[in-house]
Amino acid sequence: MTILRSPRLDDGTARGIPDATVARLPIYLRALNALTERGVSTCSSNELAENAGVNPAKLRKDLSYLGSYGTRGVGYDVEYLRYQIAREIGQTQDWDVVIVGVGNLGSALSAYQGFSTRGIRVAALVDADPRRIGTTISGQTVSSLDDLGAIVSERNISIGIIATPGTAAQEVADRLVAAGITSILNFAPALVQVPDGVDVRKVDLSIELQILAYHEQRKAGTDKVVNA
Amino acid sequence: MTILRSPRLDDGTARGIPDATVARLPIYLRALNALTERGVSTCSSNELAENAGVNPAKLRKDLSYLGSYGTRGVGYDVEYLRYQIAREIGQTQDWDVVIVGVGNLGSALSAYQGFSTRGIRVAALVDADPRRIGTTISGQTVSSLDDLGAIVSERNISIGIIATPGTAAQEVADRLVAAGITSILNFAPALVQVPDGVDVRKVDLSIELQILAYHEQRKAGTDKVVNA
DNA sequence: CCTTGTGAAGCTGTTCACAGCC
DNA sequence: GGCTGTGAACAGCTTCACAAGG
Repeated sequence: MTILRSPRLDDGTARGIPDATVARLPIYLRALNALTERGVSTCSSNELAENAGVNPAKLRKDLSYLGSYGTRGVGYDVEYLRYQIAREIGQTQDWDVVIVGVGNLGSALSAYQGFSTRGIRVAALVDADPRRIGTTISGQTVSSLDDLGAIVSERNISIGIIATPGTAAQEVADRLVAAGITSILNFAPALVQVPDGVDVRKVDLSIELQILAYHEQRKAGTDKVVNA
Repeated sequence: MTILRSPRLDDGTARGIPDATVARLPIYLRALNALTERGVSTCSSNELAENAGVNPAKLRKDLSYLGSYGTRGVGYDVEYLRYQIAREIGQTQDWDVVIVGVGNLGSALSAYQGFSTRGIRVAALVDADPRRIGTTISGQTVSSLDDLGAIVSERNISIGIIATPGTAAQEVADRLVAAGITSILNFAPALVQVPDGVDVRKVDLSIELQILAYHEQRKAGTDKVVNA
């Protein structure tokens, strides 16, 4: 039997949620947390969609992949829906991550406040530079890249963050994979190749700005035409 | 006349390039730079696609939105194509950006090596905290958020980066817009509302990890079934 | 009456496969 | 012969509009 990327499997459980939906579930979770803090206990798809910055129909379709957690004519129970989404995206447990590279970016990430409330725990910092190994950053001792395997298996870490220069990215990725890591978030401006079964997501700081620059250029160019 | 989002306008110039393509052009640029450094002066779509990590057909279609810059039976001239893409995405000039918030993340961004070679120049740093104002970070003096208007118009800045906590994000966005900024890169974990004509892109560090965590959870759950 | 959940339509993006051209 | 450029088929995502149901 081949497993297809279909919304539902034959056992009836909602599975194979579309990528675009998965990427928005954390946003909904954040919006629901904000509503809880404001003391709101029930909300409509309109309200929640507004708080999340999406179209209400899209929100309802997204939620429909998880199950039927709303009540027609009423809306959604904030706490109940929050729990269901949290469970779906694995937010009922904490996820330990290892950061490779404690330069400016790696250090900033290790101190980032936003992780802990989202179920992310920075469990280890490693670097290849001997001058950094042994130093303390955000209360954690920096270990050697050579100890990666031991650290990953010891602490049961499955997610790694690459925060090195681009030139080191592939080598670091190889080491992460060898250490047993199966999900990588890559901040280095370089393409990394990994075997099947390992997920890589890439965040490229320059590219985001370059995209904005493209639109700026277009605005500047069309001003003459549009504001005629 | 209404301006539609069509690949070509009637004047024949290639305009209205699809968003997905725009997002990849900087990647192609990077791949071309890498080829130049290796002394490669001509390449096929296969070669370039491999370096960029995309399907060759997609690469060719992307490039076709810019014009016909290849030679059938031969391939692309690396330097020529590099220039054409650079021109298209506004990379022939440098873009000045202002970073708002010089906490860990803002400081890391101000020191980020990857910007300068991609036509991005961090021209100013501002913060609301009086203890930070006047300090020097990466060779730049931190100014007051209150001076944003003067700084932006004086240095002709059109792109702003929000690197503050989520609670300050909307206020900062409002100030950026008031100062004349028309493109914003938002690192704060919060939705910001801006008027029409202002572009916002969002980079959410937690969400990227949450997406990876979701896939990790799925891998863990299906292991039992798949490895039966 | 109100709001969810969802088929169906429409749109955007990707991939195929081949005509066109060097 | 070989590689580009592109129409056409395909796949995925978004939006609409309404039936279903509290």
